[in-house]
Amino acid sequence: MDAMQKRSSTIQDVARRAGVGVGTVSRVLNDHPNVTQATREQVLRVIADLGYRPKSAAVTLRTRQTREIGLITDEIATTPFAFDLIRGAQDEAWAHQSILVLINTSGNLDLLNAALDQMYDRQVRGVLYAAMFHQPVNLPERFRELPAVLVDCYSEDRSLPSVVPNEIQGGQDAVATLLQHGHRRIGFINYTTDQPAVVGRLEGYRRALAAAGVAYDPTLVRQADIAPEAVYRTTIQLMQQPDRPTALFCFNDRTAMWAYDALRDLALRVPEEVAVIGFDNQELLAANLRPPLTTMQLPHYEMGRWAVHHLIAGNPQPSPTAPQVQLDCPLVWRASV
Amino acid sequence: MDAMQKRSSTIQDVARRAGVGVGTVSRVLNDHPNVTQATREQVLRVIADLGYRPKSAAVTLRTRQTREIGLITDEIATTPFAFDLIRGAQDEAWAHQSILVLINTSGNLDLLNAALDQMYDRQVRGVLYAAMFHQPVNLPERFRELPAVLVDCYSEDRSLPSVVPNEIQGGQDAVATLLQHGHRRIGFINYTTDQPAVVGRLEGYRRALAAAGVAYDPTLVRQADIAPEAVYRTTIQLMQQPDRPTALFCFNDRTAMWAYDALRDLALRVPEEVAVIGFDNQELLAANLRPPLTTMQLPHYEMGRWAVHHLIAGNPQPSPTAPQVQLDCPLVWRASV
DNA sequence: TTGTATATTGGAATCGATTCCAAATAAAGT
DNA sequence: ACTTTATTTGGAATCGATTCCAATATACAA
Repeated sequence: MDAMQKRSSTIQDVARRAGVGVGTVSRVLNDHPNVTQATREQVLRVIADLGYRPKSAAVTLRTRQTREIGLITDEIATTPFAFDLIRGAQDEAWAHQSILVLINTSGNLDLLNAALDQMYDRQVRGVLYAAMFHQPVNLPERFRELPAVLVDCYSEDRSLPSVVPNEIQGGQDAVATLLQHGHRRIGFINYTTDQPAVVGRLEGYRRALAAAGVAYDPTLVRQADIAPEAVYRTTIQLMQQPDRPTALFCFNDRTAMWAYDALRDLALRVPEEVAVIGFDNQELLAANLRPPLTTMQLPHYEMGRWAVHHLIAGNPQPSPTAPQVQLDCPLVWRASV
Repeated sequence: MDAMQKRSSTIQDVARRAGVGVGTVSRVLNDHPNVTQATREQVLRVIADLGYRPKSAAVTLRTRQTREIGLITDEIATTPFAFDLIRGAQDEAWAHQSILVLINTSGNLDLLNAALDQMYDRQVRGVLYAAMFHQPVNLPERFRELPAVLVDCYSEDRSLPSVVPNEIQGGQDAVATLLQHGHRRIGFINYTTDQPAVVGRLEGYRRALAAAGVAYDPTLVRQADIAPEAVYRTTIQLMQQPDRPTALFCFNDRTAMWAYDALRDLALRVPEEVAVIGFDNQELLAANLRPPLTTMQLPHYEMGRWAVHHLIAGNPQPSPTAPQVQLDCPLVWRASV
């Protein structure tokens, strides 16, 4: 508690104790040239003695720039991906001596505006805006007043830089993997909306088949809500049709989980009788299913890194040509194929 | 981009345009008394015109205090709980006009120390330290140099305030629920370590039985690693013994998921023939199993709130009598009981 | 040795807020 | 009308860093 109240030392204290001017101390602090080795060491010694650390408020006030990056999340809360994204962003920020400041807006527009105010007041280097799943977003105009990068989403007009998963590549690689294992009739349980993941993965499915010279059979492609019974029923139907598929590409890991249930009830063994591949790599599910699920990983960690990197190195400005990056979804091998 | 470079206005600008002194502006900004209604309105008008906002760096420098709270997480990454905790902390921080600054240390001690340096430099109001599951932790001495609150963990010597789930209550309520539904032979698949969750939930199990006047039968209590096959086999054994249990209390939701598998293979229907209750309420699992799993929720959101609240309102100081709070785990009703 | 170019150094000014004190105004009391 | 007392106000000092400029020290050349 003593430690807690003790007024911490300032650059003045250091200068006085070291018998030099504040300018000199500042110079050693910031690795400027034109300081003799002797004085540098002397100053460093005093700094260590005093346990002196520059206060970031003072630095910011004077230099007009912080070492903070804002991360605004929209209800990302509910998805377990969140943390990979945060970790990626943090690791990259850390590499630039920066730190993350977090605000979750819970999809509330007032909160979003308040969040922007905060970021503005704090003079952050820039902000990331992360959505809970790959989607177009409509953001307030004020987003253009700060350097910003969108993660797992993109602005309708493409005027802000964004980084999203490469859904097509993901779908294509997933299906290509099944093809490589000899499967020719590959069922696809897709989701019903028209979000990028849905259309992208379907496109990937088609491309993979085309590349392997396998004809596209519409009866193998189904759409189901992401709900236990819907997927269960869809799977049963899909597998009971004549010339049933020998492999299943599922829109996501949850879908795969319910498909597993259906397959089990049909007494079809995974992977012996039916191979299954998922999408998302939600560890909690994929790694814990029986058998563990082979799946495509969403590049959340990498998206977080890329976004921060671009923010710091790319000096992003809103413009019609803002980069729109897609990052690949790698395959995660488990036991279901 | 114009907006992006424009030097934002200062309190001086406001004072000049409003024809008052900076002191007056500061007074209206901070709701101090002794400002006539007329000048107050005049100043407010200019502030709105200019879109003026005080820069937090300047405020911090002068007042020596920020509106930031540090959140240091230890590898919490991998658990989907993380975000509830963060949300709780953020909501409470927000209510005090404060914001969260996040650092994940990935269990790395150097990073932890660096994180503390950062927090110190930034003069945060205090820090939360959150572990990835309820456990004792051994933290560097430096933690005592800042107000700190531990979340989902506690220091061995109990000298830092902490907030953790009430494992005993959780276990007790879980089992009491089963008892209320008429079950008398209740199996318990526990985990093998001696972490608080394991001993606490077992204690809760015993207390619930005792309260209901049901004898404790050691053959109903098993320990299994949290691994698919281990739980699967344990469940099979447990259910095949003479006078099999009619209900199952599982250490956590993952355990329950694998127990489901075993029950299905034994052709025992949930909940008709066997009731199942889990623990943790990992939405992704519990809500998506078939049938959806009734479970005890870990109070991550509330722990986050409590921790921030205590940090701000409780003025925590390290002391032998630091509060050690346990928060209840509420029951989440689904369909497995 | 002396003059010139170069490398170090000290310290005042600055960033943008808050706070305190003295001065100016208004209100109250006789 | 004239103190006395209470409210409002302006503005200088301050927080703790960086930066720039002038001053000093040192190196180099003739």
